[in-house]
Amino acid sequence: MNAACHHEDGAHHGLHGQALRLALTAAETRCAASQERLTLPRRRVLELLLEAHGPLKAYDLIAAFGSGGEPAKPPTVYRALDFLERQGFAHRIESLNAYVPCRLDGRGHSAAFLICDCCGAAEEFEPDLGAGIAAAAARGYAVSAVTLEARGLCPVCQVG
Amino acid sequence: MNAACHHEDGAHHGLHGQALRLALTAAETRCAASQERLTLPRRRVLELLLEAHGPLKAYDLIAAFGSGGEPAKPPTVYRALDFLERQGFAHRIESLNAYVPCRLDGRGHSAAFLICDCCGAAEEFEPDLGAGIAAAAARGYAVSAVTLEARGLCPVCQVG
DNA sequence: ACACGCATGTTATATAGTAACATCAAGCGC
DNA sequence: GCGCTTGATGTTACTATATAACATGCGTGT
Ligand SMILES: [Zn+2]
Ligand SMILES: [Zn+2]
Ligand SMILES: [Zn+2]
Ligand SMILES: [Zn+2]
Repeated sequence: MNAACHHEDGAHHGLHGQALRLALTAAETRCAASQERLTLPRRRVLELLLEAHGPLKAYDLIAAFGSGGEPAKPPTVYRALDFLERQGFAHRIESLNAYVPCRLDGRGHSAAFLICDCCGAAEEFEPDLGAGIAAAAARGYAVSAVTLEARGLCPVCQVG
Repeated sequence: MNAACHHEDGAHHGLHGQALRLALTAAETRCAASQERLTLPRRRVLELLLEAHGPLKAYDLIAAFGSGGEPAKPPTVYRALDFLERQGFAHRIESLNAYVPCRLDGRGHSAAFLICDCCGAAEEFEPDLGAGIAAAAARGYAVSAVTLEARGLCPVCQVG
């Protein structure tokens, strides 16, 4: 969130209550199905990402980790983030050094975001990578992951 | 460059000698045309990027800055990089925290790279952003910059 | 019980990037 | 020339981001 931004927060609403519980249960289920374990720190980090209204920095997660005020140690959170990314539950937004929960029911898709430079909203979308993949193939590259980040102004922030 | 990589370096060859001088002169010319100044630290950082065989980290540039061994202070290099990016002479590769000189005669184009996870090569290409821009437009976003980074294996590293 | 693989806890450190303020140098009106 | 403005640089100190290394715990199979 840009400090100078005077607009309403255009970012995704955080989940809470029943919706949050449902999302976490769904994650549990998906982990069980793939022989992975959604352990306590992993679940906690995912919960924090789902509750948030926008991208969170690693050190925001570290600070918020404990149910009381106690922070986590950095490796705890970074390991959880690695896991969540591997499983497709979360994405790292490289140009922000920040993390979001996957809004597209994850696993194995490419990450693409529209990021508002004013209010900090980061909207995930399903990119059409046809042309990019073709360019890679033409050069003989075997592509395993693609990230696309478009910066600009969201509809709300264009107005003011 | 991955430490475990045993392949030949697939990265771009660095410029040197006459080719390097030509590239720097071209940059001078382009700056003069747009009322910008390619000052000494800016020119030096661009030279280091052009000479390199692949993406350079900011602190590599800081260490290599002095003609003798003396390093630069971080702000010197970061400011130069900001300038070079603004003018389209260089790009930051977000997923590497590293920088490359523009290989497509820069100014105002989107940055797109194929990055080899094995040997560290980073090849710039001109992306077809039609679909991505359309997705942005459909959501009302006004996009000002797009970065696309595809990770995988270059032709050389697929073989071994 | 025992060994194995994987997750976690803990300490310390490495790497990346910026704030703040002083100084300098060019352009410009006078 | 002189004083002003604007942009670039030098310098110090600091903040933010991320990882190495090693010890500990825990479930699973034998
Ligand atoms: Zn996603
Ligand atoms: Zn916005
Ligand atoms: Zn370029
Ligand atoms: Zn390679």
